[in-house]
Amino acid sequence: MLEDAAVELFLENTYALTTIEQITQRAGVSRNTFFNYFSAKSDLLWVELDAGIDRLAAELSRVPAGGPALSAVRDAALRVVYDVGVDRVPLALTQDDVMGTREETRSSGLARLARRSDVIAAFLSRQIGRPVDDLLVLSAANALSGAISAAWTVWARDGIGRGPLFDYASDALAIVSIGLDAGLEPAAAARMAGNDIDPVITGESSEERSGS
Amino acid sequence: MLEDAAVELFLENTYALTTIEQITQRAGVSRNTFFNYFSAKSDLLWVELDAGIDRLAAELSRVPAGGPALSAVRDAALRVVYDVGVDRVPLALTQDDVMGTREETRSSGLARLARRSDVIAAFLSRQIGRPVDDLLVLSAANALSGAISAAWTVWARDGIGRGPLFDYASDALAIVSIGLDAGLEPAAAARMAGNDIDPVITGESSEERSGS
DNA sequence: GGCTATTATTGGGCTGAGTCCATTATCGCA
DNA sequence: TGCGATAATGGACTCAGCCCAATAATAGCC
Repeated sequence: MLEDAAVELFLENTYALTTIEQITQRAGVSRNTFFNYFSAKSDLLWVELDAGIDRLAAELSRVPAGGPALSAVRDAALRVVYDVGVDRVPLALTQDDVMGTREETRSSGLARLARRSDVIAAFLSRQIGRPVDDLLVLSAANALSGAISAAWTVWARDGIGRGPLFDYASDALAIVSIGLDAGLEPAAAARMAGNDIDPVITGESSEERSGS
Repeated sequence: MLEDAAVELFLENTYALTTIEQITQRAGVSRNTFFNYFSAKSDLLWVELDAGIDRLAAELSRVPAGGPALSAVRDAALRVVYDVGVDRVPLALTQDDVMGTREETRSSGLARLARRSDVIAAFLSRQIGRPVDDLLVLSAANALSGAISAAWTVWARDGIGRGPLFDYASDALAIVSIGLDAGLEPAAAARMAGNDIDPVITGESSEERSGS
């Protein structure tokens, strides 16, 4: 309905030159109704990605507590991206190089990186028994979400004839995962063991700081 | 001038409830003049951080080409954050928990993460001789920039009596750096050697894809 | 089917960030 | 002092987003 109207108009006029009034008129509803379905105009650009992030959250919520955190994130993220691009390429990717639109596409895309990072951070927090705003949790979550964003970026750049997003995401996650294992698995193991031994690098100084 | 007026007004009224008209009136200039100095209202929140990113870019531009990329990024970033908080805590951090402001603080903060990531990606690209939108370059840049953002987040959360940002950033960068060494240093070594041997994990599949 | 309560949509108005352009003021230089 | 360049200003405008009262549609019950 609204999304279909938006697809047509963005392709005809670009995102920037399409008003919410035009979209709702084509969809046959009132302009005010738009905001019953979307928080902002830019939400239209990321419908599939938002659904993907929701699905990632759902997948991660089904992971048993205390298991290997990193591989669970990786596996869930890859399951989610496996289906992307099959039905419809996210609208944002069709607008990235269109004049006047890049800034808002990027800005709203970043909001998705942040959202995905929140989902991952919440999961890591649960798995390794640390607060959600712990430095290890946040650094790892940002790195993983940033890797997925990098995969999207390169996938979009490769254009028609590119391979599946899955391959890009798999590679990107591999790049950041090697070292994160060193931080996260000892933390998870400490959780499983039920004691408070800190992992090698980071836990020590942040624990000392927070303790005083 | 404008910044001082903004500092006062944000603390009096919160960011969200302060208009650009109020800021420019207090500063004794026209509202339109505001946009000669700032692209957007939210730029006021990040003056110090933006200066820091500019300084990071300048520091990285002075690194000789072809050296160890990752430690250069780490060293430069840590030099930059060393001075943060000494003069004035970024305004954004005083507004983070203020009602109605969190969303925009976060959103404009993300734009800074992206900018920092761009600076790092450009540097890594130069050091290892890969395109700026290469998957390894982007993943690493996002991870490093995400770590610095995580450090900011946790530093802000720790509130008064916290340690220097330097320590947080140092820890965060350490978390993500371990594995990135595995990807970046072989790529830099390949550059130095003047051949096109791919690094172990990622280069192979992305080179094959791009080549065809 | 009729009635009532609830929910959804609409219309109208508004704010304020951001844009644009012509006019005015200021600055720098000879 | 005069001229050209630059900066600031005033005025108008767009449009996303917000708010609220009025209207329309829907759901449930008898």
